[in-house]
Amino acid sequence: MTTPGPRPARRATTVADVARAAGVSRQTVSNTLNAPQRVHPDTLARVTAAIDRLGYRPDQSARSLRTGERRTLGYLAPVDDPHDPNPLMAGFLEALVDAAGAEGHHVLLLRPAAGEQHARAAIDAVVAARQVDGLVLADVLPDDARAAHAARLGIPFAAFGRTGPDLPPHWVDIDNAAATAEAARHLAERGHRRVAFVGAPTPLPWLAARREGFHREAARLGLTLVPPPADGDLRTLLRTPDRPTALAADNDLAALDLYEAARTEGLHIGRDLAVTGFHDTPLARHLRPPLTSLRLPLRAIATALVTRLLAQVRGEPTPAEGVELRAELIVRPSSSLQSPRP
Amino acid sequence: MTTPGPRPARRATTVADVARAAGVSRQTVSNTLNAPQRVHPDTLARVTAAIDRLGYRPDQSARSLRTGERRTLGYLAPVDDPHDPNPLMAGFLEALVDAAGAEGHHVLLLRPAAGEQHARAAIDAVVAARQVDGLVLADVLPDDARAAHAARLGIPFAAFGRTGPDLPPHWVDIDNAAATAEAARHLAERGHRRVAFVGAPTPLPWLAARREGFHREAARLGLTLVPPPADGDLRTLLRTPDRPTALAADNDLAALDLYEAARTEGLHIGRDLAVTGFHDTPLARHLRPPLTSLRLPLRAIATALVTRLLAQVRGEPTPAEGVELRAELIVRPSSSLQSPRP
DNA sequence: TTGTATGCGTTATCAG
DNA sequence: CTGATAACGCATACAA
Repeated sequence: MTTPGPRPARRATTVADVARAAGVSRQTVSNTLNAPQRVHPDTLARVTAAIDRLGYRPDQSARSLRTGERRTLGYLAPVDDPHDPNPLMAGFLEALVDAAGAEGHHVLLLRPAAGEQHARAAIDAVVAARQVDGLVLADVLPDDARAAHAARLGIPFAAFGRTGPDLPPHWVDIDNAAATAEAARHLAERGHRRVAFVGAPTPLPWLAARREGFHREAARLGLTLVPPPADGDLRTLLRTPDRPTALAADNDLAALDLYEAARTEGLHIGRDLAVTGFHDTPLARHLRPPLTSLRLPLRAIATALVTRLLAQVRGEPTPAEGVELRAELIVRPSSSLQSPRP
Repeated sequence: MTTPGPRPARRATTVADVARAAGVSRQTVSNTLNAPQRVHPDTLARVTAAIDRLGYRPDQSARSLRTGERRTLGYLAPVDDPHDPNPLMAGFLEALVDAAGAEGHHVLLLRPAAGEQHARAAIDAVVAARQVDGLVLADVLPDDARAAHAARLGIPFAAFGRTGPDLPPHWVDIDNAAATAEAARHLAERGHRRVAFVGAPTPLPWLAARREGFHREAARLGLTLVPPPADGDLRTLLRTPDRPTALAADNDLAALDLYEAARTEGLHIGRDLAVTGFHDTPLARHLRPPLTSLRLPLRAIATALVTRLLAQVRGEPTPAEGVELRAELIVRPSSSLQSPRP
């Protein structure tokens, strides 16, 4: 260990420094930044030059203390194992940071321990310490405890995931049902008549919506829906004489499971069997054949969330309803051939 | 659109409120939080009770303004396409938030546009606005422009990725070479004599280190290193009579490419061919056979980064050298059988 | 041990 | 259009 000593506490430049440099009062500097129309053009130019020259930026703490504006949004991450993260997490966060940045806001990451009481405590803490102007919640359920708590506290929030009727409709979601319905139409157009939907049987609403959207559209199109095997083994599903010729998975990893099962059964994806995934992860491009998948409009979702959140922060009118955004079907060879003749 | 009107600006509770409720002065409340040993136990209990009852937390902006401590660390995310994120991003970020939280710090996400000047501008902005106590940099190169800029500014930073001799050694990294060396030993122990390393030919130092670590250890063990095919096609590599019986990939997706190539050539992974990956993504568990992979110590890395960063923030001695942490080989069936007799 | 006064840097109010 | 003054909430030096 060596000790470089405490770093030099370089005193930051303040309004006073700029004012002195520009030969004006502190207030004029402040006006230059916050109400430029009130400052004489000549003065404005002089002050702006001094600001640039000194590299001045208002101290956000001081500004926050004065105005109450934090210019920071809190993101309440879902609780994940770092080694098995939510497949959306990284991409969505990047889109969120960009969207917030476009509105002059930063994103503060919050990650409470699992359990509703920890989530509530984390919200209480960050709100009481006045560190954020509002919260973005991910993986929101209809009766989400975090959303309910934020609503109770009166702190602005925006939810990625549909909330129920007991909560304000500050939500944005993927139209999961429409997404898988599109997959069903796509498969039908390729001539498939016997189809199946595979994925977790969990009650998570977004997964349920994907299943339901597929089932409903398949029924509407007159397709035959092959039920999943009782034992949950995909190979069983592919082994029956009445096996489906096309399958939609509720995420890309489930599609990978299908690839593996198909190989075990000697079936070739893209020739004997069509498959679609969900999320359009990098995996989709690496599979052979490359996997048709549903790409989520992450940027649009992030923008919509930030827009709704900042409307609340600014006391502007907010939409009376949540909004669902469409996923985009990225067609690749796993589903692009015509169905085999039965 | 409906308008709920501006939200009620619930005046937050302050020290004064607590002091009044507890019948003490503001100073005593402050002492209760910042120097409890100076407060009479009885008074302490009374004040603490009032704090809990009122749900009081110090306003972080006010505290920061006074003390200079932001209790926030900035994370400079690598520039990724949201639809093709760094495979570590999500997991590492979660670990980082946990590690920072354990030290009472939050994490602020920064994501400048691509290009060194944007990265510098983002650092300048967040430093000038005094929003963070220090920076965590990810995907750091030896001559990293962000690290150089942080060093120049005198703002504390910690780098995930080794920095070169011109920069302070505030870095933590995976021991990439040791990781792939372990993979080589593992394959040798399983009886493999002809091996190969596959992955991107990019000059990214962490990828180069993985390749080099594997090559060196394989040579030390007397294994025969099969060079990658000139055309870059993995199938060519597997088609030669002298094909390797074991392959190490520099990431899990590259391992997937190997699975696909092996199938095309009629080779069975786990029987004809052993394969190892890198990162231990969820993909590794879904492949058939499940993929042996190198799991990164994300929590330890995050903790080490936070420790080094906060040491600088607090002006404490910092380690004179960077540190490399070991990855863990997770053995799965893709590599667990003995080599076939040649 | 507890209370009083001051200033951190900013913006808003109000006079000039 | 510009300049002086106050206040945001907190922590600290100092006095009691």
